[in-house]
Amino acid sequence: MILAMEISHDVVRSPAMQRGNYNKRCAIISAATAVFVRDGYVGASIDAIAEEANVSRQTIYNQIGDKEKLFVEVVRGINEHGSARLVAVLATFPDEPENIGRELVEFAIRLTRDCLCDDNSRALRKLIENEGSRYPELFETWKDYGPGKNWPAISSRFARLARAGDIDLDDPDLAARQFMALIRADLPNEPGQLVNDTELEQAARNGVRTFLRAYGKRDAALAL
Amino acid sequence: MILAMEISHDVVRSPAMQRGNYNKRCAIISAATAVFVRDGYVGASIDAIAEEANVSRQTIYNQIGDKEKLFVEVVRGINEHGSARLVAVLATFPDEPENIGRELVEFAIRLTRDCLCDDNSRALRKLIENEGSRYPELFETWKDYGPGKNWPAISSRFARLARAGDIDLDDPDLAARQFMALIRADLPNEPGQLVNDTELEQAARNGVRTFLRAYGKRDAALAL
DNA sequence: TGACTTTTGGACACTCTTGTCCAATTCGTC
DNA sequence: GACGAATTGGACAAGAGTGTCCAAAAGTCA
Repeated sequence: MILAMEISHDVVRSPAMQRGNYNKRCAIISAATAVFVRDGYVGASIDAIAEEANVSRQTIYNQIGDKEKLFVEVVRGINEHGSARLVAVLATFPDEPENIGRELVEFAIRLTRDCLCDDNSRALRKLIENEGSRYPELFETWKDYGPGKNWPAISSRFARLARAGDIDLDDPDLAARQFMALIRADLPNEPGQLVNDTELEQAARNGVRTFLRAYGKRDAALAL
Repeated sequence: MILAMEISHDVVRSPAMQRGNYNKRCAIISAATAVFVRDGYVGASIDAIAEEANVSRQTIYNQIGDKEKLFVEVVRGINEHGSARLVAVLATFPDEPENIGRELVEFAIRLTRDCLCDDNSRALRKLIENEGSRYPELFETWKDYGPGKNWPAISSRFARLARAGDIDLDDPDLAARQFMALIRADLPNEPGQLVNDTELEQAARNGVRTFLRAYGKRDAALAL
């Protein structure tokens, strides 16, 4: 995380941005993200990225450097955006719920839509899985951003619910992992497929119902 | 499935096999599997495959044809082996369990080890995810082999357990998906990482415990 | 041994990619 | 408008990959 923040500062203060060509840089990274995700590291060509960004190939080399630097930039971009979104969604976790079932379902919907199903998150998972062996340091950065930073946040939320007596669990970490798994379990997982709102809500409801059957007090699951 | 069986017959009766150079063909496909999995479709070079198979590059072109035919062959190979293993494991699903908790845990361990964690299965998922968009017919074949054929088999097993009164569920398909998800939830999922037996058993136990808390009769989950 | 098939390795043409160089052009700012 | 910086497009060398061709070597079977 310290590393990431340093790099982040580097970017903010880079001469490129100060001189007003920030738009081009953004266009390049955005296009590169799309192409890397579509074709993978080896399959993505600088020419394709340049075309996608409506930019000359030379500009890419001027602005960012070689292909590897471009890739690192792309992964960091997705990481930062994804992490920010997850933090935002986590903030909506029910603190003192009136109807724990309904509130967990709505939380699950937000989590699924904003952090699991959205294109960039899927893209990142794919890139990490594919290129992780080639660039181990990418995998490390991702672990720090994603699971390393965010899982504890999720499970501490569950722990708080348990202390407040809303649910009944002994291992918050395990419960958090299982909650996420149950949420995902009922989603159509074909690559590149859109999930409509009805399916999304149904999947969230199914997952939360089973979660509350296992961990909920009294008849918390019945209302779903 | 019909398509798959036809192709399968085709292979069995191919002149290549009859003439006794079956070993070379196997070596090629086996090596190609390793290389495709390691480097992806674009990243895998015919030369690398030839070297891995201890075979001249020309022999690959003689035996199989171009790169795309080789890839199709590899995917079918993994599909067939993986499907066969899954059928074998499914046959061990508890029919009239004495101790449903323990028997489900053991089933989950077999399922995880033989069908989810093993190298080829992970490899196939990765290949499908990466190249599925480029070769949609691969994805179709996979759906027929995997989820299409096997999910119903799993859920019908759960339905039978429910009819026998061992568990209490209304939607066997949903239960099957959630069972699989819970089994997976607690596995370390870093790419390429081995899972030792202790972790495997613990993960299975955790998953089954939550599953039985949600769907089990009486105190079925307590014994775990 | 001899006929036939397969395998091998090298050479080849072709395409694609990366990264660099450079002159002409455009852009931003004063 | 004028100056400096950024951008563009084209050309280039170097490397890697695919797929083909072919003659020599090795293997197979009667």
